[in-house]
Amino acid sequence: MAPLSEEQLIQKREIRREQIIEAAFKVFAHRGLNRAKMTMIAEEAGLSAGQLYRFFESKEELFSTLIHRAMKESINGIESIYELPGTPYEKLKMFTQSVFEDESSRYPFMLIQQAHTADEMPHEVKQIIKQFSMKNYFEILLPLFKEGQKMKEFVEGDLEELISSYLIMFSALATFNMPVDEHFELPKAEIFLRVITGPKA
Amino acid sequence: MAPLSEEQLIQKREIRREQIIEAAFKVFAHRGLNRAKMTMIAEEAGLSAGQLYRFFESKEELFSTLIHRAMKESINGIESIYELPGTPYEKLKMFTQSVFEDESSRYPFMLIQQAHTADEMPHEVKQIIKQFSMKNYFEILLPLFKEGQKMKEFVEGDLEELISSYLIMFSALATFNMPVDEHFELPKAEIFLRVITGPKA
Amino acid sequence: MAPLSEEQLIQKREIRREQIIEAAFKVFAHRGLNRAKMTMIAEEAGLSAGQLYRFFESKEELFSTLIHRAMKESINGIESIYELPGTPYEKLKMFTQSVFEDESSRYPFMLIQQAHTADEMPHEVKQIIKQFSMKNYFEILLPLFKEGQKMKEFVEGDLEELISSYLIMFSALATFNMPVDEHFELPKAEIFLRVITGPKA
Amino acid sequence: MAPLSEEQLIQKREIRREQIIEAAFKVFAHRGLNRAKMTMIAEEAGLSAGQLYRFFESKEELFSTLIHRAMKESINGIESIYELPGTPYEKLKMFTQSVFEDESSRYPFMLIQQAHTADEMPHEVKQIIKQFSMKNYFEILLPLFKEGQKMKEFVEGDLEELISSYLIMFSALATFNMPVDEHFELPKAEIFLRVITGPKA
DNA sequence: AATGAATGAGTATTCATTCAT
DNA sequence: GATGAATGAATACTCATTCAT
Repeated sequence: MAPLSEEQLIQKREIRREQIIEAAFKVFAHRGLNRAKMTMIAEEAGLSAGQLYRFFESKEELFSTLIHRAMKESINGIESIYELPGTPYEKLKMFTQSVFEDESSRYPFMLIQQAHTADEMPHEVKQIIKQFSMKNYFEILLPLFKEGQKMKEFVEGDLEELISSYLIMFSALATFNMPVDEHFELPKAEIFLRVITGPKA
Repeated sequence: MAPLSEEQLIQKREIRREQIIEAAFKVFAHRGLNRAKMTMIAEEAGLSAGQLYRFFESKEELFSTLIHRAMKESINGIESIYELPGTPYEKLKMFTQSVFEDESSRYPFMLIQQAHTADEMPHEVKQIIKQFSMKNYFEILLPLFKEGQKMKEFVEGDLEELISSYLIMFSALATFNMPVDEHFELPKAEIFLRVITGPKA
Repeated sequence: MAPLSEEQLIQKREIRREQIIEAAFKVFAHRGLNRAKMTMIAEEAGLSAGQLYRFFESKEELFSTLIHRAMKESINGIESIYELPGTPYEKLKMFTQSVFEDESSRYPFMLIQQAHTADEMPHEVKQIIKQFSMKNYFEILLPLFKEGQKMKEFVEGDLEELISSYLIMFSALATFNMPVDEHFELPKAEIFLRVITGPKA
Repeated sequence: MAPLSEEQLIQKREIRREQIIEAAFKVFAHRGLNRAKMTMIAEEAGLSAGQLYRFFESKEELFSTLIHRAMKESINGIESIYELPGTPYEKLKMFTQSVFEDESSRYPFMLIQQAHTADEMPHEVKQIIKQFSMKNYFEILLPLFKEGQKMKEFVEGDLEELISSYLIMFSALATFNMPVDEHFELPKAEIFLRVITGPKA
């Protein structure tokens, strides 16, 4: 008989799987589908490459799984902005700051960016990515920005353009693959958000 | 064939070389060292892959050459800001705008960014890249930003942080590998520059 | 300029391709999709494994191509029976004999058999094979066997069963992967064909 | 647990071993040494792959064991023909028929056939297989066929050739790995045996 | 000079086998 | 004794690079 109960085994396996996903997130986020090697992911997860295949059928399936998760997480992350306390500006600042300060919270955005850029994507991923796009984020932020404008916290003017600008800049910064260099640090959220608050902030 | 003078031959060769460099710039900028294939560069330059080796010893040497050039060009590009007419803000805006609007002017920045993340870089390149970093840009922009602050065009406060913030955000945007999507467009320079002009602009 | 005219190149390439196909036919026929190694095929064709990929996208595509060809050739081979001289029995004997005597003429049948047996077939091959089956051969031989019975050359009785029996036995023998052993030789066609001619032959 | 006597333990182990052999017989017969996976055999036998190694040192040893057994069984099977009732023809028919009708009785022949074509066979097995060949069957059948000819049940002529033809055709049919297709069925023994009975049957 | 052909080193993947639990 | 986990060797495939023509 197996020394561990079935439940224990399943749980252990689930933990393993999560370790792999986390490791893969990091490696894929930084290197993309191509330059990420299965051995790198395995090493990062603390096991051998062969083991990865007990959890995922292929590198592509692993990547695909991560993309799905990245989309969910990025959406959830942005949606969670409404649960933060304070005014729209305070919410946006806190959200932005938290992403800028914690690399792992940027992985989902980095991964999606990698998927957009690469050409040799699994067909499935191509499909998902296509439908996805930045529109989703846009919709989510719309109410927040409206409120922000109404409260005069945000600069007046074309609302769509404002959100788009924020999103592009946020994306560019969140996915910026910085060299490990003391001089490279994401800007403070307050500074970045002048884009939104404009002359009044 | 009509015999060409030696000079003509050299010139012809030089033109060829430039074609290759231009093609390689584009391909490397978009795909990075790894994902760029020699055949892609050759095709873009309108010749066979074998020919590339008459001009460059290896893919790495080619990349290396481009990096050197990219550094020069990016420096020159930023330095040229002082030749632009108008106030510091107007200069900065014009410069920023021109880069945001013309993809090929972003290649040098993209390439340097690619070099940061690539792995099997010739040791030499690694060194250069390391020393280079963003500091150079910083030095160049220092006088402009000082003047901008003095004239109250730029926001007050920590000058270093301001320049760094501008540079990071500029870099992130200039090297952002955008999906071909109607909703993805770099922001207008005016909007982006609110970061610099702050509450007063 | 290339030293060979384009036409010459194309022709040369075509010859190469045929060499590969021939080599692959042999190796796949004997070993099946799995046990056939690309290096074996390459060696048999007199080139390196890498070269195979300039002609075929993958092992599977190569196999697929061969299956298509095998089906055509096996059909054509059987249809050609009507062009042989003599009575139905003489035709059938000559055909059977020629297949039994020349290994390479059995490759198409062996290949199709391999495709039937294997499980890990490219999806496309599965489809083709499914529709194919032995029915095709059956239809082709029907007139010959009818005539053979009418002429009293062939044994009387259930015509369908007679053809099926011939086909199964023919297939089994044609695809029999014999050890290289002096004692293993396909039977003489006359002997085998007693199945068809029965008590009267 | 109730303590089992040593004898009981040995017996239990023996049963296990037989289960494995039976399972391996089936899997190897259909898929051959290479395409048969240890996990498949384990699953068919209802245990884990690791367990197989408590009974057999390696896949090759397992295969080797089966080959030995297959040889014995095939010999025994053919020898048993003399215990069947009736004339030589009746004996041969009954034997042939029983093999054609019961797949598992064909496993030994299939396995030997697989061994012929497999490559990385333990050297030992290669030797055995080589010496074995079809000659053994030949010797066994010799008296039967002699008697058959004497009784005019079998066709006249070269006795060796007649036996060889029977054996090759029998082997080819017995080892024919048929697709699961309604149109594929081994022929009736009577039809097949016309090869032996010839014009007189 | 210029091209297509050829090679070999590197990576994804599978699976027999070993081993910790 | 028995299982799931772990490893490493083998093989398909890609692509920088070299070279014959």
